[in-house]
Amino acid sequence: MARGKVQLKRIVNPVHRQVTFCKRRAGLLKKAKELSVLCDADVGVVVFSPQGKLYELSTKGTMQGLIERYMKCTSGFLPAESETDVHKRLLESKDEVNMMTQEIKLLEKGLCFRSIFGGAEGAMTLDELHALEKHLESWIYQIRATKMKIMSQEIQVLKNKEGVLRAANKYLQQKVEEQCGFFNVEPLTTNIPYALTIPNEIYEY
Amino acid sequence: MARGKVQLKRIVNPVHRQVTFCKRRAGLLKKAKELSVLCDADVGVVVFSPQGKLYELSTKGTMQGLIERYMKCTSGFLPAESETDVHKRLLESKDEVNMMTQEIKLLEKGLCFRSIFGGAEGAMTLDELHALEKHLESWIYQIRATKMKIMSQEIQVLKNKEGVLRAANKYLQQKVEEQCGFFNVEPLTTNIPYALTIPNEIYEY
DNA sequence: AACTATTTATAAGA
DNA sequence: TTCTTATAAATAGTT
Repeated sequence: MARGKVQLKRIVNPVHRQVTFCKRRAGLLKKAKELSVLCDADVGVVVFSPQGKLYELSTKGTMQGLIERYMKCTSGFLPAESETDVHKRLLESKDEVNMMTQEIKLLEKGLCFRSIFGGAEGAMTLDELHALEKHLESWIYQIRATKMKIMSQEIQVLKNKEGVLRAANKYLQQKVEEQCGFFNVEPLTTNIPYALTIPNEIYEY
Repeated sequence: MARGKVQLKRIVNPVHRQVTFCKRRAGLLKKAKELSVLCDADVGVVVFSPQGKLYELSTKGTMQGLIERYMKCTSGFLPAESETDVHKRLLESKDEVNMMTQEIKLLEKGLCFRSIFGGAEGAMTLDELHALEKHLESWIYQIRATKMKIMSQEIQVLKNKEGVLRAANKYLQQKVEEQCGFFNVEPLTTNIPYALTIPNEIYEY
């Protein structure tokens, strides 16, 4: 550049090198900014000094945004499990969670909408209606499960009562036969024509 | 620059702008390379043309590596977070996703489709799916109706048996009291603590 | 950090 | 695009 042509190799003198680093770094960032402004380009520059200090410039959005844009353009790499990838996957997971939360919120909202405002579901989109249908199905499913549980309990109670009554019956019959042998009592419970057991699978759903 | 001072604003003439973009882009990358060589710095440059085309330069390792190094330096967007923490949060996110997936799966429990008709519903037309849905709906309805009927019958049977046993019990107790008055028998059935009736609405669906 | 002699980059034209 | 060239800009070496 001036007062001497530059040799394209590492400047040996540390002081010279440091000075040149400052000057040229400033020049590089200036050029980058100019390119961006003049040509409407999106430019990002990162510079690490030999000591590891970072200097950066991103002309439009943030460097983060620029890096993401770069990622999208160069989706041809997927090395092992870099920290970048971990961060990316973390962000993706968060996105997923947010979307699912949205979906569930939507389902719940749609549900309230319908049950409260009755026929107003005409304003809902097809997707919303579909989501609502699914939600409603699970709701009905829960109600049926509860009903089944109650009925099963009722059946159990009745079976228990049957057992108690049978025992009482047997006991009384014994007493009658023992102490009043002349009085012949038919075992009344043998007349019941129904099957007493039902396969348990019926109560599953 | 030459033959005219440059205005630091977007070049309006598209041809001029494109030419300038080419020239200055080359210049910028050259400067970046020089800075890296002369001063032993690690430099990365990315340039997006207005049309979205990407031009890049990373003087030492790959751009990936440079980006990762940048990430480590600018941990400001994930303040003081160790890699372990990141992994932990990633796992937590995954757990959350899994739980939400479970919930949504439950919501979509109407999918007997899969188990019965294999995963092939993707190839089905809308009409076919609609027909299938109707068919399945009536099928489920029939199954539920049958189950409900069976359970109601079971309950009725048990109630009848209860009645019969109560009658037998009462009869036998009378006999015992009449003919063996000295023998005091407790009415065993009064100890049953359960409610004997359940509102019939439960059995509707 | 400022200066300045030169080199380098590049705008305009071809 | 590329080449040319006049000139602006950058900067190496000096102070």
